Amino acid sequence: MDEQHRLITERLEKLERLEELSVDPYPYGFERTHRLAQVHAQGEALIAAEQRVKVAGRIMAKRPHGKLTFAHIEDQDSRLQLFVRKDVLGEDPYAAFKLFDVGDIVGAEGTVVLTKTGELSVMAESVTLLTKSLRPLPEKWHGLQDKELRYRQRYLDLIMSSDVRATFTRRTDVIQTLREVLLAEEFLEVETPVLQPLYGGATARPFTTHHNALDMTLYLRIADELYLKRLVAGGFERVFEFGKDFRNEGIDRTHNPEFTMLECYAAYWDYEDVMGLVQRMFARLAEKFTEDGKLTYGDHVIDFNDGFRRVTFFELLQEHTGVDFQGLAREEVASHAKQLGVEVEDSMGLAKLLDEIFSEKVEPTLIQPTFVCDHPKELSPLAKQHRSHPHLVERFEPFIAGFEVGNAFSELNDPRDQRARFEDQVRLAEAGDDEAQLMDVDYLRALEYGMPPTGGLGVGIDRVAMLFTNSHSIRDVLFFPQMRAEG
RNA sequence: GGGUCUCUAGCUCAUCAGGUAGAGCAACGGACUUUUAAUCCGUAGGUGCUGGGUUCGAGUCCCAGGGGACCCA
Repeated sequence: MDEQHRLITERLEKLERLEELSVDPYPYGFERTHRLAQVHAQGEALIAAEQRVKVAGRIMAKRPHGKLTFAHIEDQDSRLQLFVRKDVLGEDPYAAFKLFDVGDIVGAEGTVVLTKTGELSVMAESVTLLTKSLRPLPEKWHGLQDKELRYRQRYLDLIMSSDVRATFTRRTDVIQTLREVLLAEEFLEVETPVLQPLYGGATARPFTTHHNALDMTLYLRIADELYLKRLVAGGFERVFEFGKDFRNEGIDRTHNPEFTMLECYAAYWDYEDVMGLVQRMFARLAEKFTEDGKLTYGDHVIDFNDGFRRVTFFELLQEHTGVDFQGLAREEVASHAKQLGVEVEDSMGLAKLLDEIFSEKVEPTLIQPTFVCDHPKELSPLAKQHRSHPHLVERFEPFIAGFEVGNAFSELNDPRDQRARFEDQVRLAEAGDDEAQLMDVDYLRALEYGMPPTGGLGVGIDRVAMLFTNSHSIRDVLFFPQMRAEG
């Protein structure tokens, strides 16, 4: 019998002894009067009133001293000491209490007191077992350190670390804040299909699945874009969706195969209007989650007080390489790329080359909030041609701390141009680009009925959550990051 | 895809140079009516990720495989 078995067996034996003492190890509920944080907040008043409280939580520490025991219980957001005395609790209940383990979930009723050392505590008149725990918790001082275990058994990570709980609470607060900004501007929250007969809206490889009854191939969406824009064509003027997207690609500190995206679209807006929205979103986030508009992220201090710097794609390339790439032919760009030490493959088109150079030479430098604007047309098959530069599109990407947190454009709504762009993509696909976008004739049909001029935005929620929780890896803001099958 | 590191008790970590694996916490038994990483006495707990190889002898060296982390592309 292995060690794990022995420790579990011991706890099962205690559970049986408790049942012999008529203690139900898994009762149905507990009427709590105060969360632990409330006890702390109202401490003095509760003591003065000699008020009885009923609190609940998981036993995280137990210090028995013969006829008295100190224990700490922890609930979602706070921790409190229980002061358990045999002469207060009674002989039999104290005997039962001795069988409670660290890890068990209990309720306690009693008055709020200060101990001799001044610690706010509940002087327990009764302690009720609410859930018997069968597995021992990790070491109380170091907690759970093993990252693999933390990701695979997130429940245990959450039990052991209030910081981890706070990170995930913050993630939800970030999402809620963005939702509030959009609702306040009269956007409608909607839902569109995750299972799609054609994938589109981004350059990425999809997950493929099959619907049995319909006997058809379906894809997990890589973006919401084309469906949300159908809704704008349908007359919903401002829509947004928080949704999971799925991309069948590698995993690293900013990529997980499933991730959360916010997309929103506003009729009668162009990309300048969308810039305004992004400014308002981050101003609100900074206001809510920083003291003074300055956010510490790793070694950086991100200053949101002046909003986003606005600069074009080609200006940035020139700034960081000394080369003006505008108007250069593919071969010239390729030779510059080689000189700059950027890996070049024959299959790369002009746009792809520029994108590579940009990723390598420019992106890591974009620490302070920056809008990268006016990308080459070939990189953006769903964005509207720039009103004064035919080779560019009206597009911008907000960058913070060296990574892209979103993507936005004046949406292409000319069905003739959109058809031509899809055809270009199809040619790329035929040439072997497995990320090229697919011709979507139903989407073209929607554009033919007419989609108003529209500004659109996608925001990588996990990355924003990383920023505002100072998390180095996307895995630290996903409850259950993708892992290989357990060895 | 490439490189570096890592996997030892439930957890956190040791084991210098190859010689039958240790500590703390947790657990178990005992003492203890103001502790808070409680203390004190005692006990138990290990396929050393897996599989090969070298060796008289491998947790340790070598090879292959698996999980994980970090960095690079």
